Amino acid sequence: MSGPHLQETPGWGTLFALLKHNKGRGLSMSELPAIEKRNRSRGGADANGATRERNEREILAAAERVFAQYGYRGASVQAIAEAAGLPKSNVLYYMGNKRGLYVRLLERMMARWNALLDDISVEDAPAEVLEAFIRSKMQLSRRHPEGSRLFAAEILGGAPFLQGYLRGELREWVHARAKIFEQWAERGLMDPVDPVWLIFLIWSATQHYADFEAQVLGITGKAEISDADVERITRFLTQVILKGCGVRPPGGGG
Amino acid sequence: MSGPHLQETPGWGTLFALLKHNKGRGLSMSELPAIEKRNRSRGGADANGATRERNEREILAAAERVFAQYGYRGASVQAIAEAAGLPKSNVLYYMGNKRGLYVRLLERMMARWNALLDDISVEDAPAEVLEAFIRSKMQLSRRHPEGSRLFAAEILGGAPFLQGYLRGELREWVHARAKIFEQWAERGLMDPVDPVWLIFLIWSATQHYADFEAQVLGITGKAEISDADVERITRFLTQVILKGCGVRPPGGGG
DNA sequence: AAACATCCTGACCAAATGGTCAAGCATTTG
DNA sequence: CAAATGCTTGACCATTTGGTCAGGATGTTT
Repeated sequence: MSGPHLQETPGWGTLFALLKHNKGRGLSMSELPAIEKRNRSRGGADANGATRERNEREILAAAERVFAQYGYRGASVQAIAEAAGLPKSNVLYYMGNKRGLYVRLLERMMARWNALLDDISVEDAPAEVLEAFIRSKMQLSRRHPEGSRLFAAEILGGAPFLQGYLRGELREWVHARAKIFEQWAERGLMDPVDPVWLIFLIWSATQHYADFEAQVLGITGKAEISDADVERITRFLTQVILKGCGVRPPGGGG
Repeated sequence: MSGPHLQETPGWGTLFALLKHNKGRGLSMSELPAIEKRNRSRGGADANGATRERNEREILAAAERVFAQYGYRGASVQAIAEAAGLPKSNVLYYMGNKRGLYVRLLERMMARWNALLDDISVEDAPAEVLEAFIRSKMQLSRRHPEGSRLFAAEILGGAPFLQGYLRGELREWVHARAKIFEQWAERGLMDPVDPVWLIFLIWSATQHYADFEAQVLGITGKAEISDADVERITRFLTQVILKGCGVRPPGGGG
């Protein structure tokens, strides 16, 4: 029943509205290289907004690291500021407050996720789609490990900021793809496994290498996960999962 | 490197020594029902230690919830105390300090994990062992979701307290079992997949239902994961993973 | 130059943080 | 009874927390 004494569950309005607003564009504001040439600029130091852009990028990157490591409550604005090499006041000048900063990072990560596997149909080859799913998900975790961990920490804590997203957009996303998997099964292209659990299986297996990187490194004894490792893991997962679902590997031409 | 400004990485001595000490017993101190009848009791209210036992249990349970939800830094002693229905001073009276409390919880979880799949040999049937692994791991996550999330949060944050454990005991555990998987492959009992990645795959897939419970519930629209769901998921994972590794399902009698 | 706009940041604040301590309470043992 | 031991807890402390604000710096436009 909600954290004792502590309590998040902030204005869903904020994030949800923004997510809705961003839907389909596949990009969050913060990623646009130069939104509109800074219209309405009648003066000011660095009036074209290059400074803002640079600092915001720096702050977002630092915040992603810190939030990923310590979670929302555990992260302090001070720590983020130091990671970004700026005074705390400056961080708050750009981001308003801690919550806004956090929300913005979540949005950015959701946007990245939304771009994934956006257009598949029953007509596609299961093997190719599944492999593409596994591969792109691995790449996402690989390219944005901190964002991936940030997301994981948010969910771990009961998704106080993302519940709306989970029960809304993401749910639609999953069910749409689940339906396709089901139709494949009906056509005999794969075993009749529960498609939602299959998605969770892929999700968790790929997510693992970002979220539990410390564990993977500790156990394998490596200092870091290399590109070659990622490729091997991708192939391993593809092979096992496809075979496990009764899907013939790609390249066989259908 | 390392969190800016923040910094954990506490005395490894503490946890590591205790883990070593507990090794093989499969139980942490805190779980023993009544260690030794409280010898050396020459007075005091509740001199047999029943009060202590009750309160510690309560505190540990509450702390597990709070730490799991907010992470080490994000959790406050005050919040734990409120969750346990005790004044903060009382919590500190029993647990000494925040770190000690946290370490104790980690130990308890490691002990539970250590008991898993403790004695397998090459002679066992792969299908049965793998199914037992998946099943008991699912049960562990099911029975101790907070502990499971606590562990996950610790790893997510870079395992500041558990690095020694990961590079030590757990690594041995994994490699010992990996070797057996390899021998099975050599004997043609399963495909020659990388055994460590197979263990990670099982780990992540089973862990998912505890750690990402919020996501699973949000997407499936359920209010909770039922026992029947757990059973179905277990079967699903067993089926897909065994088939995916070229292991014939159990019951076939070898 | 004046007006304007953006950027920068130290000083400051109330609240929360982890932790200490002393004083009191309860009970068993001598 | 008194001593000893364990339990309880409010008061207190230094530090950190998220956040505000005023004042200044730096530049552009008119």
